[in-house]
Amino acid sequence: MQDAEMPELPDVEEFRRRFARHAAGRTIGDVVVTDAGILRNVTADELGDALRGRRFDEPERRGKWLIAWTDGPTPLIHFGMTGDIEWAGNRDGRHRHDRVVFVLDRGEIRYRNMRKLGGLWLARDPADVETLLGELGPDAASIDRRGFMELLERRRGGIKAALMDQTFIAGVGNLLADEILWQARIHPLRPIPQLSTEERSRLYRALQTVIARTVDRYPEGYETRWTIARGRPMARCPRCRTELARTVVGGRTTYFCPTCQQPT
DNA sequence: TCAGTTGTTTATAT
DNA sequence: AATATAAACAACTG
Repeated sequence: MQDAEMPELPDVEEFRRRFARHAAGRTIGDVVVTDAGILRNVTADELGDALRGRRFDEPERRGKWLIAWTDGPTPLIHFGMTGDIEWAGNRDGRHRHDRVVFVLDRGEIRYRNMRKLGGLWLARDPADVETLLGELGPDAASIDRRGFMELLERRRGGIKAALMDQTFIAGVGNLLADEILWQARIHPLRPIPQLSTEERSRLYRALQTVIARTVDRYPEGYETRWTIARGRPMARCPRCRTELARTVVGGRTTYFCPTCQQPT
């Protein structure tokens, strides 16, 4: 599992940029569905009929969702744990996990997804977009300090579970959450009500800097985006050299430094 | 061979 | 009502 994408906010933001660069303003000539199992609320025929001849607009990202606006119906794409957006100038080199290909008047956009978690939905109109996306918290990349503090005020449970809850704040997944909490030196199981003003402040700062850094450094590859190593035996905290601890929070493998991130 | 992995949904429990 | 937990989902790796 060394090279796999694990799409969180920074990944989806990169997909959005790719989509914007190559698809915005382009006309959809055809929609090739090689695996209809990735389509969630639409058939391959309906998708093609709805989009052929339409033009892609500027795409939008909300949390881990990509909204591929067009001048007609709108594809909503979720990447699950292995999704990706690729562009190619022609039809050469398609990958066997390219489940949906949008053939444009110049090049083609490929929605790749090895495991088929996530998927593609088709929203018939803007109101349908809202319905399908459901309840999403404010986007983690653009929430301001005040908004974040207000969120914390009205949440009780553990901090990591909250950060990963997309209805609380949208865009943060397991890896980002671990990195943010390590930066902020806060234990993943700390109940939010007992976080001090100082800790809340560190948390907001870590959220901002980690997201900014992982988005900016996207092309450098997966490993370099994180300060703390995952899955390596005997991995140590870069700050204090303590061996990282591993546990499970919200069903997800969680790494933290038992020295820097104290449970109380 | 099979446990482990990722994000989300759904069901169930507290 | 809100939060927590676990299983299910798909496909692949080690």
